[in-house]
Amino acid sequence: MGRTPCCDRAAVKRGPWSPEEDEALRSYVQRHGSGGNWISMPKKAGLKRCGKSCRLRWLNYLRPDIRHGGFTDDEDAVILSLYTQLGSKWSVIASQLEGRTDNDVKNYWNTKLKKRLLAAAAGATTGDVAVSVRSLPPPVLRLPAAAAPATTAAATYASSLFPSLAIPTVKTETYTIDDFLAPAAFRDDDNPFAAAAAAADGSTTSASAASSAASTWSATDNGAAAGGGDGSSFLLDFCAGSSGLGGAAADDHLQLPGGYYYPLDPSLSLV
DNA sequence: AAGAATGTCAACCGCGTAAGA
DNA sequence: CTCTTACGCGGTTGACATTCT
Repeated sequence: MGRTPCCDRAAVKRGPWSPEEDEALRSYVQRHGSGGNWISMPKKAGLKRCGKSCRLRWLNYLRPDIRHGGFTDDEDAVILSLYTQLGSKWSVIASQLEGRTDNDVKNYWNTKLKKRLLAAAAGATTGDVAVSVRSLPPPVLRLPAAAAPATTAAATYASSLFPSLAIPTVKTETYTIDDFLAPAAFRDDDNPFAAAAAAADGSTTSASAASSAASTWSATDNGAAAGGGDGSSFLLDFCAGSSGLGGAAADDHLQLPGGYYYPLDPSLSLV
């Protein structure tokens, strides 16, 4: 029992759009709008296309205010910042960038920005920290001015970073750069930071508090993924890294001017 | 020069959900 | 309230372009 198709696939054309089809769609939408019904629109416009296909073509390509390519540094910064906070909410991210579509932003992230981050991470984890700041994407995190999260203050510190710091929730295999940055743990029901902050009593680390308090963030998942095997190394690695403030780079982060840093955990397996 | 590998991006797929009957 | 329909979204695919060997 599959999902009912939105149109008769045998009767509609698929694949790349021809200039004639583009023109037909453009002129129809400019004259009449979509009519509030993309499903019936193709027929009215004389197109043998699925309504969804028409909608996509208009929104992602034919709209007059669309810009393609040539992402600026400012746009990079917005994308990274919002991705770090929201995850893959491409439509939301695109809405903050004039003339950009969710598809464009998504493609740009997957093909360019993510790779730049990986390259930066690889350079730092191999000790090659001579990577220029200009070549990096905008910083992911900004530390509090007086960050001093050793152990006792770790939980408070971790909660102060929330929601900027991204911690994977349930994982059994290797992490990707997406896991590294995407805030999968933002939902209250599986957010280890919220649990850590609540459980912190000054004698435990945020990681152990989080691990014990967040059922979906088990020691097994955490330890196995972090490679440390102690079940609490992941968050500790992040927190410990901040104690190296002032240095150009630590094992687990790359320090940048202005209090920014990239969290780089060499024990993570970036794939 | 040619084939392989990799990158890019337009388009498709199918799910979640809002709206209306 | 339930069901149907259409929209919007995120993930994925595949064709074409580019780079590498």
